[in-house]
Amino acid sequence: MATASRKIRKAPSAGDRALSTAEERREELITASISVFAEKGYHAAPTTEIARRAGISQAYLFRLFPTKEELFVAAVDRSCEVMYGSFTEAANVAEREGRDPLEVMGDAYAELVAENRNMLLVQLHAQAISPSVPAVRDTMRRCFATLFAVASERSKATPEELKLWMAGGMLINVMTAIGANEIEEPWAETLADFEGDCDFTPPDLLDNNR
Amino acid sequence: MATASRKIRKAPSAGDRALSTAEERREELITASISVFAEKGYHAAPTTEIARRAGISQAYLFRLFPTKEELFVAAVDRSCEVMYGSFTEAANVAEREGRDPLEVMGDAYAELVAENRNMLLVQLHAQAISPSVPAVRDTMRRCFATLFAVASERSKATPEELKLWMAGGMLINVMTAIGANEIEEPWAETLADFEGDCDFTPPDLLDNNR
DNA sequence: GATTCAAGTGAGTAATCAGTCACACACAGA
DNA sequence: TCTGTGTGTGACTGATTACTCACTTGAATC
Repeated sequence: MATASRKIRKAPSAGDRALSTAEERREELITASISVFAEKGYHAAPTTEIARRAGISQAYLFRLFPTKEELFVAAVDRSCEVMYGSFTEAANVAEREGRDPLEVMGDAYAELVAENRNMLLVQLHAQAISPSVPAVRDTMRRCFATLFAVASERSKATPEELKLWMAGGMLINVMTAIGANEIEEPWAETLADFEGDCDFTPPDLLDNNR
Repeated sequence: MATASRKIRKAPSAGDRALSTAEERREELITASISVFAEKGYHAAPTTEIARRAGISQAYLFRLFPTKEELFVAAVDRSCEVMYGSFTEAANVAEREGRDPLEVMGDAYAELVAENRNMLLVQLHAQAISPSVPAVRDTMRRCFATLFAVASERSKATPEELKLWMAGGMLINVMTAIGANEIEEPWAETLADFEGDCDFTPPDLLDNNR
């Protein structure tokens, strides 16, 4: 059994190594946990399944992350980092091409959500349990602070515009969660239409106000 | 063993205690479940505690609601009805006083969330588990359809305005969940400021566009 | 080869959960 | 007073959970 699942992995940085480092395993665990947490939420996600998807034993999971809560916080942090990376990259593109940063960032977010729903779902679960799990709440606050900071600095938008932009992102989250894009009804088509002008700043407002 | 446990239950509280109807008990269960679901979320909310808060046994809970899922759906439905009631009342006020319906409805929502956080938290949990619990997802879709319909009919706003308005509501939800109003930082003060202009329609847009 | 330490696991455990079942009780109508 | 029906419960159960512990394996260093 042990021989069947033996993996020979080459670690490029630390030379040849049959065993992984604890840090590598932690990374794999975070990746695996994001998919399980996204699917089932915090409380319903079994640590056994997370360990199984990461290819390690449950016992070792608890050596790497002493509690399930710490693993969840790490997963939320990771999803935040992914968004942050997506935004900064979009801001770079906007700067290079002379486009509106907020609009490009909004497009990038819509794209991220569309092709990587797990990030969004982890965020949604984290929001929901924030009032009852202080560590998660604090992580979410840091996440919003960071995201707001990068959006603000790179776009030079007014607070009001940033607020509208952020609100649009929240709407994208919810509509994606309930699969509004699959529904052919006016309300769904209106609320789930975030292609193009998903920065939630109407063109006329942009023209008149800036 | 059953014979030995005969208990004489003689009107334990002040006044004669009559039996309730099943329908009354169901109402009490929904009310109790909303507080527990709001606090702990769907999966972490024990049916024993819901029954205890409703003042009945767990066994009877399962006679009234055959599964926990059905009870949760009923709770989500109830929270939707409360919002619906709040919106229609606000629309009546707006009509009577000649004010902008969307703005009054937005104020009503902010007020509802502030003084009854459980409704909001149930909605948040329902959103998060929507992808994995079809019955909840369908309920949420119906909820948004209903809310969108009343907002649309009573306000005569354009789809774009309705979308902005709804997005603002989603932002209120998230900021309330993470307690952004307790934070004295620019991002939190900007995003959690939903007093007054929480309809998310900037005045200049209103003047120019309608 | 011996030593050492990190990586890794099988086999638990105590607690908790949704759901069940046999049974008791209250009340209205005959 | 009896009886049928709906209200209500104590005492389970089988499954699942987060977390633990004694133990093994891999490989770098001397």
